[in-house]
Amino acid sequence: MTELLQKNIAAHISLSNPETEAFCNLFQHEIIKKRSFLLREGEVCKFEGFVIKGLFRVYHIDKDGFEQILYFAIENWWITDIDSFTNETPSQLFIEALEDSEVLLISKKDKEFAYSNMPEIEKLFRVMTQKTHVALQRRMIDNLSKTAESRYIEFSEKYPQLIQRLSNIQVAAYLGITNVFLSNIRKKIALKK
Amino acid sequence: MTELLQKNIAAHISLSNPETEAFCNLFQHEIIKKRSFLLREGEVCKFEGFVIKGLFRVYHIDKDGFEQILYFAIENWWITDIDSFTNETPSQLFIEALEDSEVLLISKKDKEFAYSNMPEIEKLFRVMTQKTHVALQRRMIDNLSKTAESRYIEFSEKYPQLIQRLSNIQVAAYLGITNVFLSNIRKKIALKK
DNA sequence: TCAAAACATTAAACTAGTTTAATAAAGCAA
DNA sequence: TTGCTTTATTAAACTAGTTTAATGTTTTGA
Repeated sequence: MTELLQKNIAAHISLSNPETEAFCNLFQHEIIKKRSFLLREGEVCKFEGFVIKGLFRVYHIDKDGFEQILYFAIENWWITDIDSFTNETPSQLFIEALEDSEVLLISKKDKEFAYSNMPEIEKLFRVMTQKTHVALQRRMIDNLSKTAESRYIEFSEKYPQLIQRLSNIQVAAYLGITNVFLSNIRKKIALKK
Repeated sequence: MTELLQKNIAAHISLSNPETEAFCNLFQHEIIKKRSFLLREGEVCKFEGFVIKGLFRVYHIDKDGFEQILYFAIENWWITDIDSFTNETPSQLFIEALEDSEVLLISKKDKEFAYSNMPEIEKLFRVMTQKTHVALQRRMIDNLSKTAESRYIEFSEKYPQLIQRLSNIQVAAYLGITNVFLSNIRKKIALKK
C-alpha cells in the first residue's frame, strides 16, 4: 500500500528502511469518490496527504464565485492546505477529487510525533516545502510575464499526461482565464498546425 | 549588530540565548550601496541573507527584457534565491539594493553546519519556508482573481511604509502591470476621494 | 435508457490593460 | 549649477482577455 510513498520519500532524503516503514505506518489509507471533498473552505485541515491513485484539485472560490485552482495533484503528489494544517486556522481552500481516488493521510499529531522522534523527517518536509515553493515562484513569474497562450502551451508540454485528464474548465481555472478564451486559444493553436 | 536577527529568530522558534548567539555568529555583515547587486542572473547564490537596513528587490528579467518583481525585502526580511542556493544551480534572479543597505549573510557551508549541529535550525527554516510559501500562495490566488486596481489598493494597505519607498515603476513590476496603467489607476483612485 | 446537467465551441460586444509617444518634473553626477 | 537620466503623467490607438448568449455534444445519475 505504501510502496509509492516509500519511493517518494527516498527521492527526497536518504532514510533507512525501518525508519521509512515506521514513518509510512503513521499514514491512514482512504478512498475518496469522484466529486467528494477532502477539505472544504472553513474547515481546519487535519491532514497532510499523499495521492496513490486518482486526481485532485486544490482551489479557492473568490467573493464573486469564481474558482482559482492553486494546483492539481495526481499519483505521487502531496496535498494539503499547509496554512490551515500548520496554524490550525480555518481553510480558505477546497480539495476535491476529480476522479475516484485513494490517498494516504497523516494527522497533525502523528506528524508532530515524527518531527520529534525522527530528525530526518523534519528535513524531508523542509526539502519538499522548498521544492514546492520554488515551483510556485516560477509559476508566479510566468503568470506575471507570459500570455495565457504561452502559459497554456507550456502547461500542456510540462504535464501532457495530466492535461488529458482535465476538462477545459479546470485548465482555464488553473491558468487564470475563462474557458471561452481557452477555447479560442486551442482553436488558434490547432489552425497553426 | 545581530539584535534584529535574534528577535526575528525568536519570533519563529524558541531557542536558548547561547544557541541563538552561536547561530548569529555564523553571519557576515555586509554593506551594499544603492543600485548594486547581491546576486545577478547566472551566478550561483552563495548566501542566505537577512536585511538589517535598507531595501532590496528580487526580480527576474524575461526574454523580452521585462522585469518581474518576485518580492521586496526591507529591514527584518530574509533574502535569497532559495532554488539557486539549495541546488547550487545558476540563478535566474537578480537581487538589487534600491537603497543603501546592510545585510547579514550566511554561507551554505555554515548553514549546513547549523543544520547538522543545531536541530532547531532545521525547524526554523522549515517554519520560515512554510510561511513564505503560504504568503506566495495567497499572492498567486490574488493575481489569478483580482484586478490590478484592487491588487494595488491591497498592496498599499498591507505595506503602507514600503510603498512610500518605492517608485511606481517598481510597484508596477510587482503587480504585473505597466507603470502607465498604474498611473491611470492612481488617478482614478485620487478622483474617487 | 432517458432526461438533466455539464461541457466545448463559436460569435459579437465589451473592458482591462498595453504600447508608443510626448511633456513636465525630480534626482543625480560632474 | 548645469545638463543628463530617470520618473510620473496623459492621450490615443491597440490587443488580450471577458461577458453573455446560443448551439450542439458528452456525461451522468436515477
